[in-house]
Amino acid sequence: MYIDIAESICYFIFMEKMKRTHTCGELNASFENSTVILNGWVHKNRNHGGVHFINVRDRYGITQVVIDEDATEELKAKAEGLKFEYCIAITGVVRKRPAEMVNPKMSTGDIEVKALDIEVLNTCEVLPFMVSETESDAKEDLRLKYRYIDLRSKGMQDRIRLRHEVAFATREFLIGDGFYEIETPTLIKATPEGARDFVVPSRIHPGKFFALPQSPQLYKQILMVSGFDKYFQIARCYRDEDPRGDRQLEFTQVDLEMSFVSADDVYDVVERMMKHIFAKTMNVELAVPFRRISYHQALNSYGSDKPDLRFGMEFVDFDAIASDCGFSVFKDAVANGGNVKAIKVDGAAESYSRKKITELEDQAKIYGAKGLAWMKVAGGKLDGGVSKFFEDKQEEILSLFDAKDGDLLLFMADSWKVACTALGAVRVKVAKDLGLIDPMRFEFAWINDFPLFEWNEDEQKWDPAHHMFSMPKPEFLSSIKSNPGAVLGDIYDLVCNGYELASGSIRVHNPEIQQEIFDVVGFPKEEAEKRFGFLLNAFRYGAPPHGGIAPGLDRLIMIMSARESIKDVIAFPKNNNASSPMDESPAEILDEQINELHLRVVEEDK
RNA sequence: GCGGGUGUAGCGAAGCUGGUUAUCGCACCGGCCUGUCAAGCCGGGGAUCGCGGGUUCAAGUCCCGUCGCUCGCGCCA
Repeated sequence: MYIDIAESICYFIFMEKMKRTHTCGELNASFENSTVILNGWVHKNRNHGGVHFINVRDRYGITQVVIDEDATEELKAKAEGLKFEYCIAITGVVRKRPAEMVNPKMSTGDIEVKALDIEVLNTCEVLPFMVSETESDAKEDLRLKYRYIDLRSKGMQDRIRLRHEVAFATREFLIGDGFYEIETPTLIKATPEGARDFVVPSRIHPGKFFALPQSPQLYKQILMVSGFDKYFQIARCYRDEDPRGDRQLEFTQVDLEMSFVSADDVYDVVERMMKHIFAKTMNVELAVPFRRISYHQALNSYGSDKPDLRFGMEFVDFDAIASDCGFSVFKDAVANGGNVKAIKVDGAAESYSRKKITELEDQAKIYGAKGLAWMKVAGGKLDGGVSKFFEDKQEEILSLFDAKDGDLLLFMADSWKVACTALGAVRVKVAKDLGLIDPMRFEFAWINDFPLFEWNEDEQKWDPAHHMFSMPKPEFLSSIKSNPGAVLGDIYDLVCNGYELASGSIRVHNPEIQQEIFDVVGFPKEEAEKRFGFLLNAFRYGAPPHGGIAPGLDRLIMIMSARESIKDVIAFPKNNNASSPMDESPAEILDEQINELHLRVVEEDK
């Protein structure tokens, strides 16, 4: 590249002259009469004719610069020429604002900088959207296309800073607790289970491919075999699945693994780590230990394996009354081995018209429910909806729910799982509708006792519910093959505010148990050897008992900053269509590259 | 793959049952203004109403198709 020497020298001299002495967030009355230089962006520009104000912004804050009436015409003209987001250097003198002009909303509101000189470091074209004081109101796709501008907004700056601080606090805690930070490869062997792999073709090995890791799972287990008994890594993971509000193609996990531990040891480390992170970065004191809820109980009481515990509305079991009632939908559900689950919504009878209840029903139907039954309580009696079927059971029902006038009762009858999950979705929608959720509360819980296997209806076989390397709980070791459906795994999730924040387990380190698990899910020995023989091999050389967990960093920051999209806490996320509007990836590659990688692109028929 | 929502100037929105020249705020351009901090005042430019068909005397508005985005379901061990 051609470099203009003279220009470089000029630039050097210039930067020496205009280099900032202070940031835009640090000046206050104690700097009175200091001559300072600020570097930053034109945030606001207000010309009152005689007097002219410029708000200069950098990542530390905003400082008001004043061009007084007595300024030179040249300086006034320079100020007049400034537009939004010009990058500028200001030389000036700090002065206290007159008492009535102090701005308490600004950290630098006690002072202003009287400009002596203004230098434009770079101009800025007309913006596609304004840099927001808080959060941009532009559509997300546009924000992603011009991410560099969006990232200037206060909200994004705050979250990126929080993310940095959380990552630092995480390292600080884990290293302090004796963990080693160890990197693992990102070009690895594809694994058959789980999510779809992102795949990388090999130039050197025609027809062969690397995969990007869905997580460092196998490598961290091998590190245990190597004796690094406390490992962690802030690891990028890749899964080629459709994105969601809380899911991206690439995401970051605080991956950790320990040897010679039980689940309780893992809980303890993670609880202390979360406590440290929240105290350090948000000044929030988390109550530990976190409560523990079994998978079955979570589903049975909240209709989710990641329940939002910031509000109540626990499910009420309605089977006893339903099994002997005149409402055939309820009666049949129980008779057919299903369940009737219900919730009471305090004082919500008014808020929920038939139309609003239909909205709840629609929500339930997304999760496979066939309908949603309801009753209201009025005048000490059941009213409306399906209440006519329960006239003879009024007292029983009112006392079961401890219901009072104005309460709304919602019922879901179906198979246990559908009744629970569908009513769980309704529970969350009701809480959102009624504003029962405090966004700045953090309700953590451990969900454990997950089943090790789940029955695959389509293929009529057992699938691993988590992954194939999770240990059964000790009491099920002898019945893995005889009664797979009943086996609970030593598997645990950390949930918070309705999100799965982390997932982990105690791992299988014993070849016989591993083989039994492979047998149950019908995974042939040869296939196992081929796919992760390296792990099974490693286990033959004195593998220690071990276990671990992997909190999702993106989701953690999302929860901490009370956002509902993971995109809001990632500097350069992909959009919902799994592409990046800013750099326009993914993109086609050159024919030379395709050839070199021994690939051929097949046009898909429409 | 499926469902909900949405698409109107650079940005955010309004536009009811079809009916003059498509409206408002911010931004942009010109002018005025001595204390603002969402500055204010006057004036101006800027829109093939996502795209393609159709119905109609007449379509931003109704119908069909299609595309983008977004939220969710499936999927994500």
